[in-house]
Amino acid sequence: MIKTIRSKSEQKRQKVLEAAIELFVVQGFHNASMDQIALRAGVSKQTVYSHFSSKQELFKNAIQTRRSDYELSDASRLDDSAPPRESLLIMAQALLGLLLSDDGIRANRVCCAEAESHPEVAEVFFKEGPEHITNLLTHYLQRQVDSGRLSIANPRHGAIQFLYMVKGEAQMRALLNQKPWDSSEVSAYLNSCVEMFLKAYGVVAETC
Amino acid sequence: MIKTIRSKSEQKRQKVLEAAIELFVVQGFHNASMDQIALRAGVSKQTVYSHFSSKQELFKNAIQTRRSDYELSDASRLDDSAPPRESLLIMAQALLGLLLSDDGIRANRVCCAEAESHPEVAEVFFKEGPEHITNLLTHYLQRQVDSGRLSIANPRHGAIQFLYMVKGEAQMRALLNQKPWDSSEVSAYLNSCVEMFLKAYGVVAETC
DNA sequence: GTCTATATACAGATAGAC
DNA sequence: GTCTATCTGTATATAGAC
Repeated sequence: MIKTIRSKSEQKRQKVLEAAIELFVVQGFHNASMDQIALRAGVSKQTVYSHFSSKQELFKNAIQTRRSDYELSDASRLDDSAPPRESLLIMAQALLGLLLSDDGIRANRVCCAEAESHPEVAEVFFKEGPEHITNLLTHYLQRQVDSGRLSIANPRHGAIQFLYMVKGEAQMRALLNQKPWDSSEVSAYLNSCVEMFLKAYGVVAETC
Repeated sequence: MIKTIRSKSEQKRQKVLEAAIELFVVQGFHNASMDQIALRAGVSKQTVYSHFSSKQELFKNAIQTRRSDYELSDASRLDDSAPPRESLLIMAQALLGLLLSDDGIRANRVCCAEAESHPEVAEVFFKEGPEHITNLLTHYLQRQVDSGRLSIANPRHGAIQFLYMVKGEAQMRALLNQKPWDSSEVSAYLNSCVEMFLKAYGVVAETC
């Protein structure tokens, strides 16, 4: 009995969170109103306030709930046994796909825009997003160095170089709403990044 | 006589623009109010509206007026005669300094945040900012290729790789209000970028 | 052209019935 | 807990005196 009541309330809380996520991510913090959120969630505004004490609190919870969406769907994409050329290209493509999705771009925008007024939100985004990916790639590169396939003095620097090179202009264009590259240009650029990375960090036997 | 009147009006217009720039850049579009802008400009709100028909119009004019601030102060930093190692490092340091300044970060945030509602603003930012720098570096790299100092199949790709590698994590941290690297780490990372770039694109005689 | 004062709208947040 | 109805502040934008 009590359980049913709690679960019904919990359902509404979830509805509110979902509505808040969509509206905050699409419209930003200031443009999304509590009225809209309540309307979309199918509850009254007071119900929203009974679950979240303020708009700030709701924003924090909503964005942080999204954290799992930032992760690459399959961490095992960085296959240790495949040639680095292959593993790196596959992860670059997956990463770019994630970053250029509508939700990815909008989440990035809103987290940057609110970084000063909501530092906790920006921190979660940074740690679960860029920093997490950097760690994955750093460890992968370290293993490749250990097994003699790559030669990198500072694998963390190498990982950062590769990741931001890959994001590069494509993400900047998307963030600024500019005409995107066509897919053939993206593909050529990504290949060029992998080749360049291996030329610099590959062991001689493999690259020359 | 008429000239005096016009110039006085023009002065106020300038005051309004300056106030708008500061407030929009620091607080974003929605948080900066027309009251604040009028107050800071030392004019009445109606005077603001007599010069700019709406808040949107004022925003557009204000941000676009800032365009000159995005440029590197001295385009000749890319010295053709110096060794690429040196020219590239100097430009990387200058670029990062510009991008990590408070105003640089805030302008970036607000232009991304408003990219959908104010596409003209985002376009100006993109063309005068990232695209302009990319062009400068592309032409520099092309000249170095022509003179046989570098070997790059696609200089534009090379320029993009270098620039976004350099911006990398430092800018992301700043945008998301995270703890910045200390200057020794920045310095080490930039050196690592230049070395890596030359390892991949330098002519053999210079790098091996 | 510039000011003071105001119209109008809508935001976040709350009160009180059920 | 949930709803309808409302309070209160503040935003953009305008009207009218000088």
